[in-house]
Amino acid sequence: MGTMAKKSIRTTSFDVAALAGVSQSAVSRAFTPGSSIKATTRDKILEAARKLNYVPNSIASSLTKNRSSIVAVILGTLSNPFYVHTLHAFSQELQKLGRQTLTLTLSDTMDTDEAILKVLQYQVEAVILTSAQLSTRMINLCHDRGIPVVLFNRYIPHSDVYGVRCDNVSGGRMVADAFLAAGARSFMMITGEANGSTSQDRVRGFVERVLEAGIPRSAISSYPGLRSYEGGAAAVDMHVAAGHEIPDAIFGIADVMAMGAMDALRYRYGKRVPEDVMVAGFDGIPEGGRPPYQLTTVRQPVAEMVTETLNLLNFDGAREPEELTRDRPIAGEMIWRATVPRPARAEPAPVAVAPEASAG
Amino acid sequence: MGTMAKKSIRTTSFDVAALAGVSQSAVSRAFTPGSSIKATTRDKILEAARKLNYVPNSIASSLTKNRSSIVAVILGTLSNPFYVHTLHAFSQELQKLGRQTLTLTLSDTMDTDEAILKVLQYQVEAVILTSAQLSTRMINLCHDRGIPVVLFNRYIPHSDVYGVRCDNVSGGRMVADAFLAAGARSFMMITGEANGSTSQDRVRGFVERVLEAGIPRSAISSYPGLRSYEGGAAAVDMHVAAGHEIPDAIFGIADVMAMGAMDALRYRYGKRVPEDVMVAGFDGIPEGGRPPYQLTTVRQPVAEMVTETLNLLNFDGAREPEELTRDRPIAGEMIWRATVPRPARAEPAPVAVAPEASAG
DNA sequence: CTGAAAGCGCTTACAG
DNA sequence: CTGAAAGCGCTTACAG
Repeated sequence: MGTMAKKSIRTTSFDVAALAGVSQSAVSRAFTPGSSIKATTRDKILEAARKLNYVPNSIASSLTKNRSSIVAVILGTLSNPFYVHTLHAFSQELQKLGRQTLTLTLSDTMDTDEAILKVLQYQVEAVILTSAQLSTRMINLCHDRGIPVVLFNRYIPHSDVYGVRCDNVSGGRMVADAFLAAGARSFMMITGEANGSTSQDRVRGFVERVLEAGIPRSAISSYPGLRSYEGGAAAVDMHVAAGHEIPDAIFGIADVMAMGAMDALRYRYGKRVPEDVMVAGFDGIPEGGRPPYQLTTVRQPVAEMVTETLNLLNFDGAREPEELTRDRPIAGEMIWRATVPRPARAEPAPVAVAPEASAG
Repeated sequence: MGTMAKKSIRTTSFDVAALAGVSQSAVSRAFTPGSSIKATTRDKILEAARKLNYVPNSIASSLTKNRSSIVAVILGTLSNPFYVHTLHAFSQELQKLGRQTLTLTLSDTMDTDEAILKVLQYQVEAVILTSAQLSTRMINLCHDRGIPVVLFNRYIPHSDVYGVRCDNVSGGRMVADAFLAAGARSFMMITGEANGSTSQDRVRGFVERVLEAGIPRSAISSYPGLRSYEGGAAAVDMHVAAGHEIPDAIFGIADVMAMGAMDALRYRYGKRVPEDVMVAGFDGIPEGGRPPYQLTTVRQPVAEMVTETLNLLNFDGAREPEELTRDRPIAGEMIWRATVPRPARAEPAPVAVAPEASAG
């Protein structure tokens, strides 16, 4: 039969109390750090608990304490290693804070709203969302219940939901800068979700900077990359299938997509990177730094962002609300590797005196 | 103030009952599929619930029903994409079954026993463990509480804890076969955890087969690869640092490690794969199939293994215990890609007539 | 089909 | 420091 038995006899604090010869309240106190109980009493209780293999029932305690020590982490996808690293970081840090991680991954049958509703049922203490699309109704639901929500790696413009993210606009600009400095004049972008703030911001910064260099908008093509390696490769295929030339430089809005694009360029179309076409990504995942890729990118400071998120969650109300900053983007860092030729000395790329951009 | 408010006024089934003009029991029934309640009554209640933004409290219901619909997934590491894919599969399937996933990742401060203790507190309905080291005490604890435990991708010999895994021994043999058929005569293994059944079995099958070919044990070196890309690369470094020749073939007990080894071989030591040294992995992660690697490997049938695990968990007691099979290894599949030259026609590799192995 | 009531296993004032 | 008791928000016999 092994571990498959379905009936169980649970040991409760009453059983432990009986064996230790104390009240049930005392047992509860013995397991509550910092509660007033004589050391010898506690030891006696702990000993009895050990004998009975007693484990406190967190579900019951959650019910009485009205909070569950469970934090929901809602992920859009795991096909991007960036989110895997993020999940890992949250899981570890949350554990250190004595919290458990309830992981939900979105799918066709579960959108963000449903996921929130789900985790709300479990009285989670907080929710960390790496996927936007938060409806106003859900925001209000969480707010009414006093459950803090923090968006990780995105934000909702003009809302007062906390968002933690790096400065994607200036990150996009950095990439454009690098390409321009290396002499690129035609570009392709592989984007993420059309309505995701992260993708939009990176694109915006990139395009802005390119236009400032006096290059026409028509020199920038754009394809959705589905936030995955395969999507990145497929974007290159689409471009080629449409009969277009491979551009001077390709910006993958996320490293995975840039990696997929690189492999398609090299292995399907015989292009050399960066000799024939430059590539850059965004995120700074370790996978992009491996020798076959050596991807130039903008690194997101994950550790810092995770810490910031945890601060905003304000567990145990350690900080006053006024101390909590809202939507302060953290700067990304340019990582020069091998997929964009680095100018010998950092000459600023040209900024057109009268950019066409400002004319439009 | 946004979503940071810490005080909350919870809407309970009593509030809904009051608004709908029914008893609290009726509200509970309205939210319990299959319970006897008039359709019009249910609609009235659901309408009232909507007005009040009522969400049933799963914590309370878990307490009364004595089960939580939460399933624990305990992971040793996320540095191996195989486990990321596994986690994703479980998360999705569990969601379909109406269960939530509590993810725990092990660390220095949290071993398997502690993790089990932790999730037991949350009255999880089942635990899926991708990391062994299960103490007898924990096995008993779970058993006494009627909580099914399934080991994924490993097993505990001579225990009656369910284990779902692929046939690692014969998988190891397949890899050895491939190497031998391609003419390799000296080998290196990059292993996982010393005490993990998975690593041990793959190593055993591999070594067995090599010895059967009449090759001495001394022709096989072995290094721990820490279950990660970096560990795989480091294993090659160790071998070289110890002054040894690069062998004919390297078996990474997991694809990630094989990939790390490949990159070290090619980019640090200027070796060509497979011309100078063959490499093979195990797991069949999609990452290994990407063009820069084209890693030959043994694919584990993850989908099948996940399904099998969920069957063994036997949610809602759908099956009789006798129907549940224990420790039936699922066959892995050889995936020929580019890192081991494939013999023109599948000639069986030589088996020595009187293998040294059988003499020892 | 519906309601009143007991109970799930804790925590936490309250009184001593 | 300790115990008796109320209460957290549900589910589920039980009776109607």
